[in-house]
This record gives sequence, C-alpha cells and structure tokens, in this order.
Amino acid sequence: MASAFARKRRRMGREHHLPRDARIRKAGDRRQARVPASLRLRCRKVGLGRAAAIVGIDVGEDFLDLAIIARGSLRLSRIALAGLGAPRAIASLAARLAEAAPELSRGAIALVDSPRAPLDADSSSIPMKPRRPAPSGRVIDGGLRHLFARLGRHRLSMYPTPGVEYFVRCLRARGLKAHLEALGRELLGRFHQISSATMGHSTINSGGALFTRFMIVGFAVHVALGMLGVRAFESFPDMEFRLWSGDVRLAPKTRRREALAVRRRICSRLARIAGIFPARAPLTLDEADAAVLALTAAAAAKSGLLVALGNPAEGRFLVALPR
DNA sequence: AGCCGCCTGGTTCCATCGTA
DNA sequence: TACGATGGAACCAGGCGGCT
Repeated sequence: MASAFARKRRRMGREHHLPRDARIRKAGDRRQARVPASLRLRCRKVGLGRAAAIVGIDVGEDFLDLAIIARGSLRLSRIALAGLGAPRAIASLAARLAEAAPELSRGAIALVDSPRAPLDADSSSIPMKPRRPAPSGRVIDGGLRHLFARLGRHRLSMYPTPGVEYFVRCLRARGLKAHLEALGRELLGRFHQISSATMGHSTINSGGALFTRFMIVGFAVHVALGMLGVRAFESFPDMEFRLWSGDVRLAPKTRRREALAVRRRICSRLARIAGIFPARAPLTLDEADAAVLALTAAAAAKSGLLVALGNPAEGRFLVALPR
C-alpha cells in the first residue's frame, strides 16, 4: 500500500498537487500567490531515528491515555487532568506529561487523537488568533479524503472539527470543569473576550452538544508537547486500525466487547511487525486507541511509510501506511 | 439525482446486572 | 437494600455507500 502511494505521489518530500479539490490542488504550488498560506496543504515523508521514542496519546476530558514505545518495549499510562489551573495550566500539563513519560523529550514524536486548533483558529501562536480567511473545512481533512479516495477500499469517517464559537460556548456552560476552563482560557483568551460582547449568553449543556469539548484538552496537549520539544502530530486511531486491519473486520466501538477484542488482536500483530514487546495488552478502548497510534507509527517506520499532511494554521497530521 | 441510513468522536444519563 | 460495574441510547455534523 505504501509503495502504491509513493508511486502515485512522485516528488515525495515536496509539496504535492491534489487534483480533486481545487483549493488543495492550488495549495501545492508555491507560485499560486492567490492561495493564502493558511489554505495550502503540505505533504511530506517523515523519517524516525531508530532511538526515537514514539508516544500515542488518546485524549479525554478528564484523562489522557498514553502508549509509550521506547527501547523496544511498549507501556501504557494514564494521566489525570483534574487540578490543572491558572495561571499556567498548559505548563502544568507539560510537567505532568514529562513526569508520566520522561521519554517525551527532544527527538521523540507524539501522535495525538485530537486536532491542534478549532477550524477557524490559527494555532501558530498562543493564545490562538482568528484564521483569515476562515475556511469552510480543514485543509488537512480534504487531503485525507483525497488520500483515502486514491487508496480505495478503506472508509474514512471523521467527525468535523468545530469552530471557535462552539468552544467558547462550551467554556461558558454552567458546571464547566475547572481544568477545562483554565486550559480553554489560556488557549482562546482573546476569542473569549471578543465573543462575550457579541454572542449573548447561550450555553451548551446537553451531553450530545458538548461532547467534542474534549478537544480543548487536545489543543492544550499539542502546545504542551511543543514546550517539551516533542514533534507532535495529530492522528486518528480509527483510521489507523482500518489501514492496518488486513482482512479483519473492525467492529464499531458501540459493540464494546467485540470492538476491544479485535483491536487487541490488531495491536498484537502490529507489535510483532514493529518488533516491539508490549508490557501488557490494552484493557480499554481508550488504551487500544493510544496503542494503535504508537504501534502503527513504529510499524510503518520499519516496513511502511509515514506521511505528514499539514499547514501552518492547522498543524500536522501523521498517516502511518502499511507496505 | 436524491434520499436514507450508517459511521466517526467522548460524555451523560438511565437501566440492568451482580455482589456484599 | 445498597452499592459499583457495565451496557446502550442520545447527542451533533458531515461524508459516503447503497438504494430507488
């Protein structure tokens, strides 16, 4: 699969033309001055040093699940987020990450199950700034759809990344968890001030409407990893499970027992491919998601291809492709 | 072409089950 | 009876496969 992709994508390591989406097609050409930098997609091959630690991070509102590959073995760890607070909540998060995984230092790479920024925010500085022009969809998502269309046979189902207004509404909801508020204000402080004057007092209180607020933690994780000198990428566990599932049918997570069993089998096979010794098998779907991010990166580094899609405002998304 | 249903993500709420 | 553990549905937006 990786070789097919490489064959179709000549000039790997430079910016590429992606002909399906006119916006992205233009994005690959630096000479097209009409396309703002924030809408350009960069596509390049990623190399890993043999000694580099690889850390997969599954993001939730209250916990981070970590899968840490270093020195040929894999261990799983969980970080609680309660108690993170102003004035330096993100720096405190970085300290907790470094304590739980000392391997998270310069030279390591991290794969995070969350976008780096809201759809219409530029994450290249903190607090984030508005993205001009505001895109209707992420450049990275367009690139992923194009990639999967070319690979064929794999379905890509992604939940769209909401815009800033959604997260500001979450931050103003009653009963907001203190650590989410502290992280959110540090990331989106300016947006929060601006929006308060214009948005009224609408809040989001039901479970369905607010579930994507976990991404506030994800945005902060990307920044915290930067503080530690770690190369951080967004990635997507379900996508990696599907890419590396072979002929195994991937049960949806709603069928929990079956879903965990098949994911454990895939992780076990990935560990064999990558030559990694797992300390234990994942016990939850969250652990399995963290593990698959780290294991697919390790497996692709050994016998596959690591491709990064990204742009300055959205950050970088890593796809680990099998051979 | 247009419609329907399925799928992804994490949280919340409620029902059910097993155990002390 | 009173717990905790577990399971399943609902929440939302948008892409996509399959059907008419």
